[in-house]
Amino acid sequence: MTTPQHVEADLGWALGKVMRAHLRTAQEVVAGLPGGPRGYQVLVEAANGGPGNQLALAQKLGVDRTVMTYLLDELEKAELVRRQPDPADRRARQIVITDAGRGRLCDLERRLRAAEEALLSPLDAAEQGQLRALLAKLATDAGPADACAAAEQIENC
Amino acid sequence: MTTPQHVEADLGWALGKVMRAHLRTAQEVVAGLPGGPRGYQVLVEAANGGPGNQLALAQKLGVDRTVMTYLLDELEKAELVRRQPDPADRRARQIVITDAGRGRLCDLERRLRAAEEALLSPLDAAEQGQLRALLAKLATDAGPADACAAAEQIENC
DNA sequence: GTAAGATGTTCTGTATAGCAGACTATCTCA
DNA sequence: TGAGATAGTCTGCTATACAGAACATCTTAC
Repeated sequence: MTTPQHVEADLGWALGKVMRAHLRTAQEVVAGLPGGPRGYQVLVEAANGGPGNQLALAQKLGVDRTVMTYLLDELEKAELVRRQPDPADRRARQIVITDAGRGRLCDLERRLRAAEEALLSPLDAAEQGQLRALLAKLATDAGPADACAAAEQIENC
Repeated sequence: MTTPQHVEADLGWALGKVMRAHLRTAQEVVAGLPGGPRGYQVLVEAANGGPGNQLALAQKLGVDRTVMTYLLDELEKAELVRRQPDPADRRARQIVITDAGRGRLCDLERRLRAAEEALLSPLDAAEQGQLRALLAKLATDAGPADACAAAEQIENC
């Protein structure tokens, strides 16, 4: 069955393109923020209590734990977050947002929301909501399910 | 308006996580293919005539033109595609898929489809279709619209 | 209480990927 | 014919991720 699929129908291609567009947008919006878009996500997490320690935070955000170290170094140097010793586990550091960080985050959230709206403008309001909901559902539910097992038992052409 | 947004509601976060999951899956599925998932996309494009030359191909796939050079080097060495001089413009090369490339592509398409289905399994069939359609629409329509202009005229908190 | 192993964080070095810029060949237009 | 633009390639730099070691601390078994 030679189905001449166009790349436009490829999930990986669409995902990649949307991702790149969003990343570019986000980078411009949060320009100047240490760590760029990922620094922003750290702020979001810190503002909500987030996962207790750096490792959990790194895993949640999909960055290496060694990267989280200097990412937090920069954010701390900019006085947007503080590393606080966890009283229950002196190995761990709690990441708490500072007042300055909270103010910065509030501003960035607005700008980002506006920029995202423009980015999603090819879709109408209902579709935008759908897309956000579907991605959120997929992102939260998608455990480490190995989607490859399924591909293993496909015989060759 | 301090809206304590969870990162779960962040489009960038969801997009990144889904993207990473898909990328990991795709990398395993196309393991051994020169260029990985991007080599796959080159094959898809080559199989459909695609954009005439390397530069257009690179732009469509979101890779740098210098990267496309060695990406094609590898694919050509594996005899999956051929660089053909464009008779109309001797600077340009047309990328054509070989029979081996077509066979490989057919196999990979099947595996990838199965793996993607598993990846999207948190969504029901209708939702999967929606997501694919929305992403495709966004990816094809989203021109170089600068979504940042919108964010510029937001006053601070 | 102590020893052994696990865990959180940081540091170091290495491999890789991307990008900017130069360069050649060719095309286009005046 | 000449000037500038474009396609492809090559070179070198920088950023980034990742593996592994090191150190402090926790947890569990004895």
